[in-house]
Amino acid sequence: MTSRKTQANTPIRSDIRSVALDAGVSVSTVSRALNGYGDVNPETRRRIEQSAERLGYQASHAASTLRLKKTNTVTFMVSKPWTKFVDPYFLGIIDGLELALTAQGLDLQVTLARDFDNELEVIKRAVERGRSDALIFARTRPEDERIDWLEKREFPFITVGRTLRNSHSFVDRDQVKLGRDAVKRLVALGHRKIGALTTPMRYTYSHLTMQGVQEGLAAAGIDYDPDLTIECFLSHRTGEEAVTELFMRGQKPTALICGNDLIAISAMEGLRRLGLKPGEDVALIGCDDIPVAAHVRPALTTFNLDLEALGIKLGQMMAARLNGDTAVRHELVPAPMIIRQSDCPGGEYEA
Amino acid sequence: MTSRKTQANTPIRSDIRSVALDAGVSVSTVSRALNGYGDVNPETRRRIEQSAERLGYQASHAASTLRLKKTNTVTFMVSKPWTKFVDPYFLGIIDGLELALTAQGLDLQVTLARDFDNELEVIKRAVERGRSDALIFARTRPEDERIDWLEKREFPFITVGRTLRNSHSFVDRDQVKLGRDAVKRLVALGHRKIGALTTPMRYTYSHLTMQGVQEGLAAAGIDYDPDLTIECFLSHRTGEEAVTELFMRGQKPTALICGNDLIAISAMEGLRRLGLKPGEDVALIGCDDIPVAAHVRPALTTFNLDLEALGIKLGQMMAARLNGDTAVRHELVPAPMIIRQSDCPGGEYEA
DNA sequence: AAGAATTACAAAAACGTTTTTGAATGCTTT
DNA sequence: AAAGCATTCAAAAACGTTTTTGTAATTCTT
Repeated sequence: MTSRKTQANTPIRSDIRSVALDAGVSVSTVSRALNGYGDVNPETRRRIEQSAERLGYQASHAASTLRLKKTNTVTFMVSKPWTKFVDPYFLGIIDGLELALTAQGLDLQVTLARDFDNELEVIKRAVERGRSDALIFARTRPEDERIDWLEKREFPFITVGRTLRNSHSFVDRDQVKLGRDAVKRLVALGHRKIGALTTPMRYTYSHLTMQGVQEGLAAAGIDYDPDLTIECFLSHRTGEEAVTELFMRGQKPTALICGNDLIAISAMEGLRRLGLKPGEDVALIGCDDIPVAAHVRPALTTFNLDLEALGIKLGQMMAARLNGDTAVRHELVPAPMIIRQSDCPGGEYEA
Repeated sequence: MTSRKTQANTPIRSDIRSVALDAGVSVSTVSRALNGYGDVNPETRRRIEQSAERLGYQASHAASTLRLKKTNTVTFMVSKPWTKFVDPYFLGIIDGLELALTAQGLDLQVTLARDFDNELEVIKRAVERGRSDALIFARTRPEDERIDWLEKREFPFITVGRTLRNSHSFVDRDQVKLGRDAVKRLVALGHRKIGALTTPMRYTYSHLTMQGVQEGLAAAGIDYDPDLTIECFLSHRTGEEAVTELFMRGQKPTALICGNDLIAISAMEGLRRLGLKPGEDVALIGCDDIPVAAHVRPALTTFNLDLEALGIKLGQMMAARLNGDTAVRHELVPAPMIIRQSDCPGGEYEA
């Protein structure tokens, strides 16, 4: 039927046999020498290493995986939408992750889930084909079928973000504190009518942030008004639309807590369109501190997250896990507030 | 010596033997059935497919790679600096690439080069360990050792971007036309003193853009003044510093062509710091149309690039290549100008 | 009805490693 | 000098596929 055409040119790779031949020694000795076993003469080992070096020999990954039943590879799955708006997120994590894994002799493999429904399928394929020893993924949801499947399958994994269950290891930002801090800051500046433009509620972190916001409001003795909250999406003009919607409802918040910086920046547009000055008439706090946050006008007050540090932690946890650490570990990393202009610390507000 | 600890739990994967057993048939028949060969009874095939499905069987990637000497995998290498500033670039390409490769039954594997000198090493490792059949990478340089190595090794690859040699297949944006277009636009708006804040000159595309800029100037009868050009880097405040430097030289350009949007946006900061109004006193044109380009003030006039389309083209070329297409192919994709405010079409300028 | 051709499957070899087992060599001990 | 012990290496088996080769059983020829 399909019978894929055979490949034109197969590049030449030298195998262990050619090294053995070159060094005048048996195949098994080459293997033991190169893998650092004890019972091989130092002189022989040196000769073998030279041969290997000269021939550009590297053990075939496929062959050693087959034999060892271990790939020494960890897969990181990035999920849609990944482009345009949430970029720094994934690449930042990957950055630290790769660093930590490489230090432990592990390879990182990145795979993509094209769309939402695709995610589980991608995971199944990866696991069933045995291309890696463990999995890492983000964008966790309160009820997450990916986790159910992996747990049943007893396949090692760590998530970035929590679920309702949390029977698994994860790394996450302290979203609740972040929400509380945002409110605390705004309240201290005199705001009482505080709106929220959230990230999609299908993700756990959105819930946690709102939990923090509500805790913050409660601590300040302010009643939480659900009508002041609008759910946004990870797309372009979402903040703008949300602001319009909010004011059409007759709500007049003096401050907005935004689920991410893009929402905040496009909310600024929306405010201007309504004849309001962002940062003066309405305070804004974003989240994530994306590169341009400092460059927009007014410069965005937001929460930073050291993605690389998070990635490193992730990598270390995973390395430990693959070395036999069976404990379930939960790590929260802090998200410090970066104060700029958009929360208008100098402004005057009605109560 | 190192003797890595043995893994705690190896998840259960079903192999071809268990499928054969379950279907009451031999191993070889299972393989032929699942790979779509002709000589297997339709009824038997159905039974086998059911067994495979029920057992969640997927052929071990390692084993089939070993046997086939083909991984059906293409590696995309992303190079530093990848975070923060140039993100959409890589993920956008990957997006389209994955789409095209998957459609052809190929897997995409993403790997990272931690730093500049690391790139060749990463390539060597990937190739020598035989983890993929072909390679794709960007950020080409006029003289690129990666290409030398790969060509000598006869390992299939395609680049995003050109070199001086171009004996290999590539996909690239039409940088020269882009440079010309930027100048043409500014000249049409009355500018004659046009500066350039370039991306790092170690990359080929920077040279090509400048070539276009010079062609554009020549076409308008304007002498090119090298003193109006400053090389920037892919980091944070680079545009700001460049603007300062430019004016300290005593140069007073009325327009700036910036190598990318981040340079343009931070150049705006620099202009403000000098008491000049970006988009009024000095026109700015960026490049890449990153997500916030539309949101900064003044909204940035820039060049768009359909990264996903570029990725798709890349994937298709690669699939053809792996199916035996040995031709060297060069593909240029257009970069349309997105006109917003920063080139101040309404303004008045001295000649 | 006997041979030829076709169909449907099984057996076995090979891919490149790693690791277990075992054997040869040289050295120490009594 | 015989026995025991290290040291250093080689032979062989195994990992899970795919594909070649082979062979029964069936159908088609005449």
